[in-house]
Amino acid sequence: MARSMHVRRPATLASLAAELGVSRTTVSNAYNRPDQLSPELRRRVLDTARRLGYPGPDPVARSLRTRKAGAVGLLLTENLSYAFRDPAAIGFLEGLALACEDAGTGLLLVPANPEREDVASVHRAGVDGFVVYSVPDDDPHLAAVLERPVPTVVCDQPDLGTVDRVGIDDRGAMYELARHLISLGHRRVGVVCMRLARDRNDGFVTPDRQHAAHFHVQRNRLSGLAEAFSEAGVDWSQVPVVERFDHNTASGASGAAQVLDRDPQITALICTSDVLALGAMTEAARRGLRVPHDISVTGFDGIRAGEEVGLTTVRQPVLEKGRAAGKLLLDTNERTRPRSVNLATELLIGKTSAAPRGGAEERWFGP
Amino acid sequence: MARSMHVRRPATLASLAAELGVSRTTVSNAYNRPDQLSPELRRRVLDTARRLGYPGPDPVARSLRTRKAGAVGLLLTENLSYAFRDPAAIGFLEGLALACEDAGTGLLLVPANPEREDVASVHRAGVDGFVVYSVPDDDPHLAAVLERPVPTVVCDQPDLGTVDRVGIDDRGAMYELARHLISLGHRRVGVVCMRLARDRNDGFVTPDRQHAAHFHVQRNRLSGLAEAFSEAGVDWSQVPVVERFDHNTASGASGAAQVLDRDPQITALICTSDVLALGAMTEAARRGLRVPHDISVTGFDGIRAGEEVGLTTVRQPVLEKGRAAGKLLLDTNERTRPRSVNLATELLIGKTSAAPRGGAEERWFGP
DNA sequence: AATTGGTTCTGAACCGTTACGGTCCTTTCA
DNA sequence: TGAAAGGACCGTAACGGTTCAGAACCAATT
Repeated sequence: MARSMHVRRPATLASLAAELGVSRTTVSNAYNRPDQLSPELRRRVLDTARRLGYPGPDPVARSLRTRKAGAVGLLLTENLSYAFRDPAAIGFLEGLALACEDAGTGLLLVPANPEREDVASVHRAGVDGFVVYSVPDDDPHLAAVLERPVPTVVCDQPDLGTVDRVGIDDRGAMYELARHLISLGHRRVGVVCMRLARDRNDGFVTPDRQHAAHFHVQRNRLSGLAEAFSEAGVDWSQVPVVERFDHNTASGASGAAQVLDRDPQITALICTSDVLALGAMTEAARRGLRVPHDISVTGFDGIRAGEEVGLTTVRQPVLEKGRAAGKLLLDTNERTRPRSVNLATELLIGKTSAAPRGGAEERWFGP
Repeated sequence: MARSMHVRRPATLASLAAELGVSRTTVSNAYNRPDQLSPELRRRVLDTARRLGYPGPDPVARSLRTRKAGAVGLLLTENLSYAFRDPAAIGFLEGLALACEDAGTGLLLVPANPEREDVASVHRAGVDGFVVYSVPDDDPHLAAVLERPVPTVVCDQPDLGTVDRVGIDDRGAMYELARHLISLGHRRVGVVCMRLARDRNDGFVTPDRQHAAHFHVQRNRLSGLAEAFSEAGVDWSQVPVVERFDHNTASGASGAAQVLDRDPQITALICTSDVLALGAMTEAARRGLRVPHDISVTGFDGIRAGEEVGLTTVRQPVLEKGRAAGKLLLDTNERTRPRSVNLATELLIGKTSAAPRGGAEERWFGP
């Protein structure tokens, strides 16, 4: 109130030091190393700071000098808001947030609009590292992240060999689920899966597209299915596989409808996520098909809503996955070569899978 | 490969400029203003950058110079991970993320451990503004945010007069809900509410504590109830109000149990959130009480799970709230005086509220 | 009296970039 | 042919801190 009638420019550490007649170092120490100056001086610094409206050291300037941003970036393939719609993504976020919290680090959600090729948001993100969660292999944002000179953990992605990775054995887990259905006697099945690439392709999927899928997770789940059923003598190229771009129950329902329209004889509907499976069950009910008496339905993820209806599925530890990703990233130990972590999954046999009507034996010889 | 055998220090814009024999400005322009230099030179700059492993301008240095962080900070009262458990919070996050996405801005989740008084995370956050979501009035993190010289929007908080605010009319909405119950004939009711302050107090709430509640939202909802029931001739100080620190269905159930143990005669159980209400319904069922025949149960928020069971509640536009907060913060117009936005709510009369057993008339004269 | 040790404070270098206000050279047009 | 316009590039000065090696001072020890 005394010195300057009008604060033309906001106070800085330097101006505060000048006002006090001490060095900038001392002011800095007042905030960061209280033991480096006398209590009286420190108090004087802080008092003057308050009087001048100095809000404390600027975070960005500090980050520049210390080379630490105090935050990790999260890159998602979807619109930022998608993450808050998908139960599995939410679980992942929660785990990651937990790890960040433990480390006192912020979590920066990087806007990565999949529509646009604009990767500026990745370049502008002031972070100490990145977590990349389930983006297509050819996503330009992923490429941009990999060019940044900060540690990175990819999640639900192929092992790049150059950065840490955490995920599950999608292929193995789905293989196991398929074995379960096969042992029940299912041979004529249909599949509803999530998007396989960046382009929208709501419809049947060719074997080519299955192999070339840009989403690691979906590619491997389909591959696990194909392997198991092929071994069981099923010609996988004849199995109806339907893809949906949007991931919600409505997609699950319409996908199931498309499969059932193509082949009403199928005895099991395999979905690559629980959300899709829940939609599929709605569609089955709409058609008067009883689950599992008339048709079996399976999912993947192990979300709460699925649990409540006794969905047969693969439970994956989504929260742990997020936490593991964060731990890996924030682990300050000397980085040797990139680590790769696979978390355990669990086959959950619920009330939505059973032997096909007519019994397993009856179908044992037919295709 | 030619010039330097070993890259001792990572390339910077300056070193790149030196290598090329051009000014730093030119290199900067190559990235930020392509029109400011010839295409050939720009290509040469970018090629050399690639060769030297220069990853492009450092985001933090850029932020320092431009005075823009490209991110907004979100402060939550709870552990970061809490936000991903509560449906209303998730909706808010989604809306906020949407607004950020539109603006191409990042969203930084600031770790604010409510246990510790450590506000360093607020000081360290490199952001262009803050959104504060439902923290107690006396939260030190909130105070720290308000000291930062950046625009701030508070949400579900009292109007501070100094910063923008968005919220709903909690008191009015709850008053209306109370009127609904009163008109049905309910006079003997119980309440289960969320935490009222930073300290854990799982149990009955004195009128004093109700008035002094540090959570604006809870304080106003209770106040709306008290007003309506007092007007209807009910002595509010005698109404059992139970508080729960944790916000989940288990709390709702145990809270309901505590209320019912105290007064088994109540005809309606009013919960200040849907999550609590769902728990309360579980507890009612456990006791063999049919809803709404034996007891009415109401919530607040309008979450999906409540909708599915036909919960009588107040629907509030959580997503819109988040979006509005983001819009307010990112609105670059000249800031005049702080704005205050109230979003509309809607009383949703579902299947969990009905006239008390014995009819309204019978009770019309008694307390 | 000289040395030692500890505390408190300082000076200067550095972090990597962009804003600002030029200069210089070439082209265009009356 | 000279003036004006425009394109391409540059130099300097911040941006707001942190860090580290000392300097200055004082008390205690040798």
